Amino acid sequence: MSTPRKRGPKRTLSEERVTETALALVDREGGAALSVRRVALELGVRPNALYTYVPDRAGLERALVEWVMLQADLAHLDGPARAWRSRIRDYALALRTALLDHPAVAPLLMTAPMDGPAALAVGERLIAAFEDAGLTGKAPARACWVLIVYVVGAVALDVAETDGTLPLASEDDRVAQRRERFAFVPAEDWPRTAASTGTMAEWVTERQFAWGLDRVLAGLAG
Amino acid sequence: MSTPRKRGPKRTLSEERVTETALALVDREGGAALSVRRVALELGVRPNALYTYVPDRAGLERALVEWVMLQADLAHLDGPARAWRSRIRDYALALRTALLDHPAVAPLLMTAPMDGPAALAVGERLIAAFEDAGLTGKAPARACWVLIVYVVGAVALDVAETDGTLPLASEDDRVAQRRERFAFVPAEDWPRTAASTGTMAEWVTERQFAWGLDRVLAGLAG
DNA sequence: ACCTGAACACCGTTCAAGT
DNA sequence: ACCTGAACACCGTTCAAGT
Repeated sequence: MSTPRKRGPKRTLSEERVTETALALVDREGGAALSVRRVALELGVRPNALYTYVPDRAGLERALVEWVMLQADLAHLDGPARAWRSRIRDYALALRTALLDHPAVAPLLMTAPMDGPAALAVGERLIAAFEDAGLTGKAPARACWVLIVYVVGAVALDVAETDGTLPLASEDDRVAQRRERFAFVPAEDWPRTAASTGTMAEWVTERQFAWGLDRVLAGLAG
Repeated sequence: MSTPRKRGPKRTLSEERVTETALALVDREGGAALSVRRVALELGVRPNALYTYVPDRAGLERALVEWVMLQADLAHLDGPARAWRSRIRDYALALRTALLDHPAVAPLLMTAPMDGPAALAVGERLIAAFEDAGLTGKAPARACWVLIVYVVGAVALDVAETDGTLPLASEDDRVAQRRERFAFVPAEDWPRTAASTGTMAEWVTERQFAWGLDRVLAGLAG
């Protein structure tokens, strides 16, 4: 099938190629398909060849996180001080979209420390936006943390609901899936849960995300 | 070492034994140590014997999540309507504590759908508490979701910072670890981040968690 | 420096066979 | 019904050896 590769220095790969191949793989087949060996196979190379470009599996995952975080345009956080709310709101929505575009990467955000350059850049700009909102002292950095927790946590819970099916189903389909799952909650035991089935089915929607985002922002910088 | 076990129906195990053995294992050696084979070894049984008590690895993980969620006493959510804020606050703090007591389980919460009986019970009581806070219509269920996102997301990010070291280090030690990591952020590139090093080191503390919790609650039911 | 070949110590899961 | 034995198709990672 493939002509057996000779040895020697080829430099056929690069960290970018490895990362993008891994991303395409998980986008196509889901997070469970991610493995050093699988990415190597995709690149037509032996498994251990990847260790020239990536320290280990964890490093590969970190690269994926960095790549996806960079897709959310930080320019959303620019603008006049008085527009701080819409600046943060727009960026949060953009970050959510970027993560949902690559759902297999979302869980990786919650599994490794967020200390890459991309995360630092987000933190820096977000703190500035909260300063524009009038927060002082420790409050801007603390508010930044709360916002990240909300965005990343919301996406991770969303993806967890409907993993295995990749690429992620449409919002409507995911709502339908959740509705079906909650249809069997017995109303005697969990009356409020049963009554809220429709609302809980919407937990995966942008509308619900935006609702929560607005409340969180109101609490942080009313 | 161990006398080779005969075949035949023994019923030496139970789902509880399997779950508790797995929990003890991850508490002792961290989440990376969790495997069907490892738990079987711990129980003195062949790997495939576990499939009598647990459907698969995912089922084992779900059992761990259920077990840990049940450790947070739902009675915190009881009380007079006017005390809704402290009821929710106390429960959120208890859930955080339960999760941090078994840090390896926290990531599993964000990886699988939260639709077990324990999660349903939490949702039901939490919705009731938000109704006591004066929310009506879809708002109680939506607020419930936001609160769960905050608590679970905050703990998952906390654990992600300092995984590998298990049992989880003390709060003071984790703060020191974070401070050390951020000490090298160059102030020219990230002035606000560098200036906030102290505050960001506190992201793993109960104080920071409670600060955010109070803001989130204020936004949800000010 | 970069890649291969081979190996090590693991995985989850299935299935026939014994009791 | 419950467990073993054996097997299958995978993992991440290391290391000596070739170019």
